[in-house]
Amino acid sequence: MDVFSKKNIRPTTFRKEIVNIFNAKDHAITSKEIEDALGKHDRITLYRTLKLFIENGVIHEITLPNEEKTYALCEEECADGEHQHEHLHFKCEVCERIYCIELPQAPKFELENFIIKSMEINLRGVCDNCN
Amino acid sequence: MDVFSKKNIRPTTFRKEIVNIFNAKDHAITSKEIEDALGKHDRITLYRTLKLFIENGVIHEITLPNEEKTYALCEEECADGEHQHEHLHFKCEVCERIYCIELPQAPKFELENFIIKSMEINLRGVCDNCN
DNA sequence: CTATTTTCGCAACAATGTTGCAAAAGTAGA
DNA sequence: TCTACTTTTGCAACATTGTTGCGAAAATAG
Repeated sequence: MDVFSKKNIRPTTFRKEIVNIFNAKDHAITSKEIEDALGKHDRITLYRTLKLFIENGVIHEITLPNEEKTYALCEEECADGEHQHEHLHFKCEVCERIYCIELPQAPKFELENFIIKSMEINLRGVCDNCN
Repeated sequence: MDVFSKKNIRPTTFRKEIVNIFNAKDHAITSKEIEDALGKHDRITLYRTLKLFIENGVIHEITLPNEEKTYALCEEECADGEHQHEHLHFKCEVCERIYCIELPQAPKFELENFIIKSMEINLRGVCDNCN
């Protein structure tokens, strides 16, 4: 069962190409990188596709202060905009790449009288490859 | 000693106004909110001021997926772009505000062969006020 | 108070993202 | 497979957000 049936979206040529581009990388990518990989340019359809993919839990958006937005494939259990990530994002200062790293267990935060529904952890430093 | 001498920038009328706007709020604000509070419009000078404030550790930028960027005052020990936050960011789904919350101690993450230099934690849910 | 440096505000530009709409592609049923 | 219908694509035009250059104004040092 592929990502399209799983996430309940139509497998058009364009969308399959985008998924392939994501699969070819082991780190999060910017929309510019996707455009370059596409060769031909269609920013509009790309934006719409990214939006759809985010809404349907195919990819997630990673935003770090002072960085371009990046996108990465989601875990299988993400669906319909309900992202269930137990992972963190790591930005390497050397190779400048952003990686999604799975955690053995999610850290717990307790805040008196607050209801915590989701969590996002972003780290900066030097990755294992560059260290 | 005020924030300007502390962070080593000139206390112009415009900059003092911006700091006052931040002081009047207990949550992070967007550049649009600042513009509204200013009354008159000068996007350009505002952008330059925000950039300067971030570089000199007066404010920090908060970026959450699918949200407008917001800005909030830094702790005193931040300086020259070296942000030393032991706090987390909390986005309330009800009042839609983003709060900076100090943690008694920063959580530690250990990743084999990675060097972790800084950390950012963003939570979503319902804040104590709205709960 | 004057000379010098920094900041401001305007114009023009650049990058990023959105909307409407007609044509093309994809889908379902006979 | 063919036809009717729905969804997606690609173009144009627009909206928003952020940047750069430069002369005028403000801030600072002597």
